[in-house]
Amino acid sequence: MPELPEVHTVLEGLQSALEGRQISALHSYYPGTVSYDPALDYEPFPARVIAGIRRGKYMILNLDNATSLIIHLRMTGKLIYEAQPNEVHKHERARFELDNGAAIRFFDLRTFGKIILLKSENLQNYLPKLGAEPLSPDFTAQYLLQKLKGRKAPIKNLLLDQSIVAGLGNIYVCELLYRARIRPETAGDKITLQQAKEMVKHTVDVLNEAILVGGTSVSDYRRIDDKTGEFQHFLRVYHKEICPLGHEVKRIRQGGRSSFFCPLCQK
DNA sequence: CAATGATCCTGTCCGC
DNA sequence: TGCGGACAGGATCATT
Repeated sequence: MPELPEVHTVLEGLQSALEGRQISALHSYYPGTVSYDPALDYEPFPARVIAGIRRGKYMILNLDNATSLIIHLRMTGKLIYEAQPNEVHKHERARFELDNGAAIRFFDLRTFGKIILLKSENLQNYLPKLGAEPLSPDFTAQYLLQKLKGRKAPIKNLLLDQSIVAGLGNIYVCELLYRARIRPETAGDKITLQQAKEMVKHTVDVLNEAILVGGTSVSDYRRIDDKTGEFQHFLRVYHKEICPLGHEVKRIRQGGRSSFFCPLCQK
């Protein structure tokens, strides 16, 4: 599932594929994948990308005509660059055509991914309230503690809340809690300053390590050249039977999702 | 406001 | 071999 490191990797690939190019058209093959800001009363293409920004799991592309694109891959979205694009695939939901005949194809088996075209000035209306970027200086133990104050929900659920920390998903939350030696069921308001510090440190570490190897491919995630990431080889508890110390990993359900943790390593 | 649960979607896997 | 059901889960919406 694309989380921060995967979105980061895809955005980098997207930017290099679009470098010096013009997007000549956007085609949509599935209703609901591409949507348009009603204020967009002009034809947005052709246009050039002048900036690519990641915010949480959202990719934002600013075009040279005051138009922006928001792309969210959700669970199964993939952006794949092809110099000589094939015919439309069963799971292809949209396609960007470039001025050199290449294409960026948006595949999305489960159709939850979104592409939004909007006036750049309206960007804030199309992004939800997002919490701190975990790789920014805003993400501190103090920030986290303040957000967790009075929250009875399990820390696992709270770390998945994008309005608290933007960009974490199921995989990295399981991994960072293992590294921080904290049980996923721990109530938010029971987290100590020391634990908050551990969480911040290990969040930053695990995300940076994953970015270095192009993200985690557990199912559908691919880079823009259709290659897998490599961080799945370094996971310690997610979808594991035993942790690196040889203890049995337990699997529980929290908020409808699987949590993996080691009852011996995590307190 | 906070917490929980349903919903959207389709391919894969498991048990019988 | 085939079938039904569980599962995968990010974000949003409804309910309590």
